[in-house]
Amino acid sequence: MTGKRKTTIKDVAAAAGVSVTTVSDALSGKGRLPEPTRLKVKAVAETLNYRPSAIALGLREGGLGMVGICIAPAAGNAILTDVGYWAAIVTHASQTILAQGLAPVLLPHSVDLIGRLTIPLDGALVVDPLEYDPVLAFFDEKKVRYVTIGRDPGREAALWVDDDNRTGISRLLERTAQPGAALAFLTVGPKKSYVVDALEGARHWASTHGSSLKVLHCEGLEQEQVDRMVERALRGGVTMLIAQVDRLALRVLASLEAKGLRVPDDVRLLSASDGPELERASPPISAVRQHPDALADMAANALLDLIRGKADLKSATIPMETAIRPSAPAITA
Amino acid sequence: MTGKRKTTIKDVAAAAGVSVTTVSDALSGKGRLPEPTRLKVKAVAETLNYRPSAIALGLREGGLGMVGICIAPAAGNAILTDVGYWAAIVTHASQTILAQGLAPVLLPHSVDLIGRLTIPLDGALVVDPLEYDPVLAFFDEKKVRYVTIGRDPGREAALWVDDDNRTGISRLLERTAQPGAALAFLTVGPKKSYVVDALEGARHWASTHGSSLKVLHCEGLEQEQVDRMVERALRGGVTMLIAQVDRLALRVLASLEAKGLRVPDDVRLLSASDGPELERASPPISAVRQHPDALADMAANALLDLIRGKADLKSATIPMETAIRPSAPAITA
DNA sequence: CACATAAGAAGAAACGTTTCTTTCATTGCG
DNA sequence: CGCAATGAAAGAAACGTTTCTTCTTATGTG
Repeated sequence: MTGKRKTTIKDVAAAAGVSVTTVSDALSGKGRLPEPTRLKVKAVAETLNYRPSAIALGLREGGLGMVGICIAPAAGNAILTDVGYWAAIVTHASQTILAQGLAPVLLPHSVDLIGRLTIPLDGALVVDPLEYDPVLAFFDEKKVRYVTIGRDPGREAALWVDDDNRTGISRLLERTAQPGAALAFLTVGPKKSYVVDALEGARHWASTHGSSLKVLHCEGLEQEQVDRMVERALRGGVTMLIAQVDRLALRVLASLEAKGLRVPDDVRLLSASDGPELERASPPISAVRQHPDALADMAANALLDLIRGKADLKSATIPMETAIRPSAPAITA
Repeated sequence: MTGKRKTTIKDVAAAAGVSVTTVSDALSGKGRLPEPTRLKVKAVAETLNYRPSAIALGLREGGLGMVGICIAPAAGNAILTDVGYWAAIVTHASQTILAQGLAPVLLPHSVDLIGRLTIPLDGALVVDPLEYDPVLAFFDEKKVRYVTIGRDPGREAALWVDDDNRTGISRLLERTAQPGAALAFLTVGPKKSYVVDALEGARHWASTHGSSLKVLHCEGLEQEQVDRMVERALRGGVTMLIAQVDRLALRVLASLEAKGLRVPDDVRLLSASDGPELERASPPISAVRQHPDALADMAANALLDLIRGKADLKSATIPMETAIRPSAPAITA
């Protein structure tokens, strides 16, 4: 911890009339120095406001203890749209990292910008990587170790932690969907592993319960795009919509309302990720709950282990709970 | 940008059968080397996956380009309560910092933890410092330059940017309060400069408009604490309540509702800081609007200027807008 | 008194770069 | 043919530490 200073150990040595070795020893308590010398050197150092250079220390020790936190853009776009989830991850990861004496550095999801940085990273946490994520490729090339929250669907996964989206969504369907119901899974934005997994869970449930499953995609979260997608989804008697993400679920709800459809009477609605707004919607929307806090803690700890060279690290999933709300009440089997 | 590697320039030199100087020159494009040599060295470096050590570079250049972002705890407690405001500040500050090629490091508001970090900070941004903020004192001692968003009310301010809370609140009163109305200003949590300023603005308005102004404080945001504070405030015919912060305003509203008081008919309610929930409350609550985005940008830029040794830097305020909502509609003068 | 030992302090290497200076060999011109 | 100029590459210093090694001087013991 040092700012831009200029008092070096040499200055102290000169001022105290001793060698740098003596200064170093005096300050660190090592070596065999008579107490008077030690005290005098300390006093001089104090007077000169001397602080050892963190960089020089880093050079010697071979590292500064910095870990990056990089969040891939969410559906829609910016970081700010997912505030709650994002903030939970950032705060928890940071706390874990700081508690271990390392420093969390906020990284943009841009190889260009990251590449321009001249800081030595001991490792990085990548949140919700994209398919063929360029940042991951960059880290591979630069030999920066990383752990991801979620996986890059287009790459042999290294070390990751994730919610168990597959089981989560199929459990939610189990409780809210009639066997044989016609389902549609609505996705938005770039492909992420949690969507892939949730989709797989939905597919599995559908195939084992005699249900059909349509999959639809739109690029952004503009209401008109969502309207069109919902329009398409409803063609052919779909009775249960599954939105990939909370914000999409809200748009879908608006869409249905605009079309004069009642939820859940005419169509049921589910979200594959939860959020505070879902509870407050009317009707409140059923969803699968993520665990950003636990995910961040686990991921940060795994990364720290990885950095420290611990062997036998394993990727892991966290089981998800379901929040059953009026948009898709529990079925009475 | 480098991970933990081991291939050094010496390895490359040895492998290529040249000196380190030659490697350095070949890679940087400097010096006068024949193209074949340059190419060969580059090839070897490539093969060995050589990356220059960021730390060594930092040692030479005298800095790594890292700036800390430190957020003082808000009323209530954790970072997570103020997500929107906090996230806006962090993202904007980070973007500005990254755009200049520096790296934003997330710092906890704890001298203990910060002190344990062994990273060289070129500067820091401190958001909403507390009175006699220990982190600021720490930075002073360590000679780390900083810029604050808001000021430490207990200290000669260095360089800061802030919303113009004083003018903001008095303008809001001007439009929503009857001259002579009995006001109460409700505060919560640690003393921060925006409260001091808002309070001053309210005092000023009150004293120039024949109004009385009670000031009340409570420690936390528990509903019972707030209830008691509101109780005390209302004794003596107060007709206009001003809450220091959006979350407090919501609690106060709940309090009033529980007491069977109607807003704005029985009591008017104002908030000295805005938030999305204020709009959605019933009735929606009038407030002064902050500018976390602009604040963060300005603060980050000021810090960067400070780091680069630019002279004549000045603290600055941003004018605030008022959002007039049903909890305290505009008066008809 | 001489020699071994220990204390006290300084020297030097190493961490990984870049850059300034030096060395050596080759070429060209008078 | 000799010397200057140039090209190519190596050497060395510097950035700020720590730590291992060496040196000097004083103390103690036989």
